[in-house]
Amino acid sequence: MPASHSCITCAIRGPQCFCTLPALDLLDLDTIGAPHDIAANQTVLREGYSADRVYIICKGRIKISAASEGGRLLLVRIAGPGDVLGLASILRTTNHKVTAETIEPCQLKSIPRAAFIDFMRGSPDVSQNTALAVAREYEAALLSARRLALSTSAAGKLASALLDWARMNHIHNNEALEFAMPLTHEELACMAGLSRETVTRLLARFRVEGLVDQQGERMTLHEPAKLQSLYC
Amino acid sequence: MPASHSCITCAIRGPQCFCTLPALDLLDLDTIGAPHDIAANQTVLREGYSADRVYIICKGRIKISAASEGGRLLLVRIAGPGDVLGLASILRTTNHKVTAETIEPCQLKSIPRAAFIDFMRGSPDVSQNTALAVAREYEAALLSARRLALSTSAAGKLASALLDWARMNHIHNNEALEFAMPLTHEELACMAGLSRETVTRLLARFRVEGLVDQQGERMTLHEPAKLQSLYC
DNA sequence: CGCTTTCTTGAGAGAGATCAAGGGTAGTGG
DNA sequence: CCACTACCCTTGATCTCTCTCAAGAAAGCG
Repeated sequence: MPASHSCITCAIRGPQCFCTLPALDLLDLDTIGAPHDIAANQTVLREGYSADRVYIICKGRIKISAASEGGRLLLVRIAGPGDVLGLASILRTTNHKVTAETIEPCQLKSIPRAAFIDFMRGSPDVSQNTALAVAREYEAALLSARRLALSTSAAGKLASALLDWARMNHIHNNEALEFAMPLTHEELACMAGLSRETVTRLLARFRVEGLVDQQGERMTLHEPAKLQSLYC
Repeated sequence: MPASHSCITCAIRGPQCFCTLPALDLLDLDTIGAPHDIAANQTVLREGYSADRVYIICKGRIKISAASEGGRLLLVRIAGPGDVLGLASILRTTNHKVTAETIEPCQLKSIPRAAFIDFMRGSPDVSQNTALAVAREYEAALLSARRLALSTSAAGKLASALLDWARMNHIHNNEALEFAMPLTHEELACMAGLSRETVTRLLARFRVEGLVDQQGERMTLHEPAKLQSLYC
């Protein structure tokens, strides 16, 4: 059981990480959370279900999506270490508005609602990080909405999805953007509100036009500006 | 100058209101904010500009939107008394991601970033309300994204826009939903990601089918369930 | 080396955008 | 009181883009 993760010795801190906190708060965090190891392709939160706890992601990536009854899917974002799942629902005491599924083996820390609220109210830093974490979720949702509403063409939507992904995961930024693209065409389609086939066709077109290059999981956007301009 | 609004005597408190706070916090709030009266059709925040203050809405409604270079528009929500503008941007220290325009004469209270952060960190209740306010923004953005991505048909998108609006502004709920609909077809189109003409045509169709009834600004949805089912 | 998952490419149809022209209503000012 | 303007709504015709259906290729995995 490697689930004995300690928040105090944890290495994954960063400006985008909820658990970047003063030592005192980390001690508290360590006591109130229950660690979990979860396999890939498991559902952590299910849309529509009541929210009684939050999950802090310690390791692994988790797909955040919303679905319609008709089976249509919207991929909102991929959450990673330092993100908190279920925050907005806990705060508002509503049902979950999204579904969260692990896409690889993950290490989470679950905290019951009441304990989390106490934890938050007990420290200004925790409060601020909580608000920040929700603000990040907000921005991801807004990006999705923008993409879907403001692009007139399918090309624009896909370009926007790729650029947004690049901004969050870029490795090099020497004019061209290079990054890991683990998403399938199906998943990109769900991000951009397109059909799988259209994504395939557009990526082929982008490749021919020299805008995009893909070797395995490594994707390069050679002319971000040109892609941007498709956004219209 | 009726801009001498006091937070302590202010009547518009509610569960959805940022300024529903203990008396002590209200005293603080009263000292740090500068009241403003603003005419209709004025821009309060402009997308892309840097965020140096938040605005609490005391009176009036404000349109929150995002635009593309091509002039295309997405209407995210209509904010009202008790909402806070620019919160997410202040917290993340990014540029504004949305534009806010008054749609009627408004009374606002502006608070510089530093003062607001101090205010927030100084009280658990303010912190919690801040997080809550951002969570509400998140939910609105998510609703927009859902609507745009998950509805296959234009009818579904419009139905979803109407239902979401109804949920936020309903008056009666005796099977049928009745509410004020001050939005023009153009604005509804921006909410649903459709063209103005399509909105006109669909509303006409809904009227013929007995789903929707409109008398001036008063709109009634007679069969919410049927509208819902269009969502697919 | 079969099996599943993912990608590729083609052909056809339909929904909605766009363009266009006209009508209704409210506000303004002579 | 009436012209005039501005804004919004309505309806029609056309055309294009993307979805859908279909059939197969490629690639990863036990």
